[in-house]
Formats: sequence, C-alpha cells, structure tokens
Amino acid sequence: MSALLSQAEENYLKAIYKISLQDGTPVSNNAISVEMSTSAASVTDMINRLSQKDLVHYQKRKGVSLTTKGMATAIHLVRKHRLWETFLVEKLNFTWDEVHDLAEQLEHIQSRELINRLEEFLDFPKYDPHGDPIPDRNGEITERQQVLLSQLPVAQKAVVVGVNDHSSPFLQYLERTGLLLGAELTINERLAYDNSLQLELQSGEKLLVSQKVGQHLFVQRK
Amino acid sequence: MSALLSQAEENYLKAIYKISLQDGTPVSNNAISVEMSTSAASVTDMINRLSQKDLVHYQKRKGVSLTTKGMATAIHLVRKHRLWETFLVEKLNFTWDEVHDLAEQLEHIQSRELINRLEEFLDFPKYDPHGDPIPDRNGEITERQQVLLSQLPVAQKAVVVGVNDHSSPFLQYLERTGLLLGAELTINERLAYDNSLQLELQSGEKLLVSQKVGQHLFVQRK
DNA sequence: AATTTTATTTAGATTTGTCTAAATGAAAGA
DNA sequence: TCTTTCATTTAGACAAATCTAAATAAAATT
Repeated sequence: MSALLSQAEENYLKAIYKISLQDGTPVSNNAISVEMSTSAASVTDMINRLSQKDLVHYQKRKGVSLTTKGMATAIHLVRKHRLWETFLVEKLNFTWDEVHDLAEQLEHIQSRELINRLEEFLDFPKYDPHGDPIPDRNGEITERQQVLLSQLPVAQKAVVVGVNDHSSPFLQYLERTGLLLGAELTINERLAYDNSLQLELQSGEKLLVSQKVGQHLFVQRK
Repeated sequence: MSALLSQAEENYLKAIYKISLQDGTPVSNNAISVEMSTSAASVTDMINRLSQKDLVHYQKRKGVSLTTKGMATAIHLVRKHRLWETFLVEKLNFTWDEVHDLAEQLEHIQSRELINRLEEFLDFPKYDPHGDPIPDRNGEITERQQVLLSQLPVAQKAVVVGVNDHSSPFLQYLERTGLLLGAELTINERLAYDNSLQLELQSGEKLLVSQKVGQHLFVQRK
C-alpha cells in the first residue's frame, strides 16, 4: 500500500498539515522552515522529493499543499502521536507536559496492527490528554464544538476541554492553578483594563487569569 | 552521560553482543557481516567509527570486543527489547512469534524514564515471553539455571522456561503442541534410532518430539 | 518606477551509512 | 615453500538529509 517514508519525510508532512490547519493552504516554504527550525534550502529540497512521491502538490514559488495520499499519511501520524500520548499519561503516569517529545519518537514506529491494538487497549479514546481529537482508523476526526475561554460570555457555565498551546510552561500553569481538563467554570467578570478574566470554579474557588490564558484554553458550554 | 547513537550504531553493538555470547570474544568482522546481512566493507567502516567512540576495542584483522561503555549500551538495548516484547504480549495480546520485529523498532526509542516506567507498569518482569532474562536498570542479568531439554535425564520432572530459537516456525510449533512456557513434563524415553524424545506432560498427554526440538527448548528441573 | 526587503532557488559541500570491485594479508594445503 | 582460499581493508561511488553562500524572483516601500 503506502511505501515506507523516512522520519524526515514524515515530519515534513506533519508540519505542512499543522500549518495548513492554522493558516490555510497553500503553505509557504518559509512557514515550514520556521515550524521545523531548518533552512529554507532544505525545505525546497524536501518538498521536491515529496512532490515526486505524490505526497504534496507544489508549484515553484507558489506554495505547498498535501495530496490525498499526503493528507492520509499526516492524519495517521497525528493518530499515532495522540494514542501514544494517551498511553503515556493514562498507563505510565507521565504528566501531560512530559509526553510530547516521547510521542514524537513513538509516532514513527511502523505498524498499523500495533496502533490498532494500542487503541483497543486504551478503550478507544476520543480525545488525547490535551483534549485534541484522535483520528479513527479510517482517518475520520470528530472535532468537538468548543470555544476559546476568551470568547465565552460572562456567567455562561462551561467545562475545560482542551488547550491551544502545548508548551510545558502553559501546561504546568494549568496544573498549578487546577484548570485541568474537565474543570467546570464560569466567567464572573471581564476586566477591561487588561482583558483579564475573573473566573469562578465549581468548587467556589475564584481565580484571576490573564487574557493570554483565555486565548489558549478551549471550553465547551454546559 | 551517554551521547546519542544512531540506530545503525546500536544495531552493530547488539550484533556484537549477541555473537560474543555465542562464540566468545573477539568477534570477527565476517561474523558481524553474516549476522547483519551486510557487506564486510560496511562492517570495517562502522567498527572504525565505534572504535573512535570508545564503544569497541579493535585491532586490525584481529577482531572486535565491546568496551565497558559498549557493553552497557548493548545490555540496555536488550533490556528495552525484552520489556517491549513483554508489553506487546501481555498487554496488547500479540503472540510471541509476532513481537520480534516490532520490538526491534521500539528498542531504539530514547528515554530511560520511559523504559523504567514501562518496567514498573509490567510489574518488574524477570523474563520475557521467550523466557529470556530481562536486565535490570543497572544492567544486572540473573541467568536462570536451566538445561536444554535434550540434556534432561529420563524421568526427571521439569518445567519449560525458555527457547533457544526465536523463529516463527519454531514458536508456532510450540504453540500447536502445547509446549509453552510453564508446561511441566518428564522424558519417558529417549529413542536411540533418531534421538527423538517421548515426553509426558503433566496433563498425562504424551508427545513425541524430534532431537531438534530438544536442542532448542530450555527446561528447569523440579 | 526604482529601490529595498523578503522569500525562494541553485550550487556546492558535508555527514552517515551503505555498496561494489580491487588490493592485501593470513592461514591452510600441496 | 608455493599456491590457493578466505577474510579484511582500501578506494571510489551513491543516496539521504542537511548546511552555507550566492543568485534570482516577488512583494513592499519610497
């Protein structure tokens, strides 16, 4: 079916997928070189190779987009990444800020069977520890209806369901303040001075968070 | 501590370790090229690089042996391999003849912490699904006192504890005949004609196995 | 429109891991 | 001892993935 790809090729496909979700398609070489911290020359090179293998569409100086084949590969990588992250957190008790780099390695293991069995072992999880959806074995992704905390109206009850920033400092901030997945909250007040938010958790605890935090937390209305 | 090694370097160290267990040390370039199905020229090349990194001792045309550092690396690889095999069989329900190739990939994942947590998750197993000992986190290996079935005296009660041949056909043979790890047996008779063995299992079932089988099964006296 | 800045491509080099073919060394046999 | 055989090394090449520096194209600014 799908010829084996090198880890480098797989990483490029993932980067292109990620950027096109954020910025739309086509994706510029420059955006890829920034995302991957590599030189623009290397990107040009690799894009040409991926294009020859029919994994991306490319027009000189116009930008890149994934072909059907490239898209399927990228989504399968995301599936593997998120299932491994779930395994690391649920079974091996890693914290959610520790698992990214390990999953980056594990996602390159080649075996459909392994990943299907892992999924079963984990009881077919729908979301990973960061709240991101896990594609099923056909590549279907069921996005959750969710809004940024910053967009939630005052006094609307909601549950924390995901994050928009996977960096350790942010995840550790959430860990410390108790704003974990599943936490129920409402916004009591939006402070106009610096757009910070006065939250109230279900426990009754009150918490003041910055605008930045509000822009990186996904919640679902209740 | 230990600089990162490429997968190729790690595979060479494992091959050298494996051959030196069988044939003693030093190991010839030729034995390595056979074990790894690669050209002798490639071996010479790689041995020189490993030697520069102080992972092997090498004297031109005399043969290779592992340094302390190379030995520790090889044993850690074996540890990883056997823990992953245990995970695949115990948790993901793979059969013992399916897991080798997957473990070959997984053993290259770089993370002490991951492997220590995996070990804990598996409840600190001492032996892998093939009965081979799993080195502990300090690299200590507790070999089991065991003999080949072919060396067991007639009428001596014993338990199957390991195999000497990890090939799928052999493992599937054992699966079919019920000679799995933990099976209790005695030799009723040694048939001089072709050195085959008349076995009796604890269940009372009788089984005739060839000399070849007897030379690839480890048992422990009871 | 001319100039400056930014993005992209080309050219040439490097590292890693591999190969084949040829040269050399060591061991064994005649 | 001479010759044959086998193991090992050297030489030269290649593919993958990267880099830097220079050239070119496109976009933005004056």
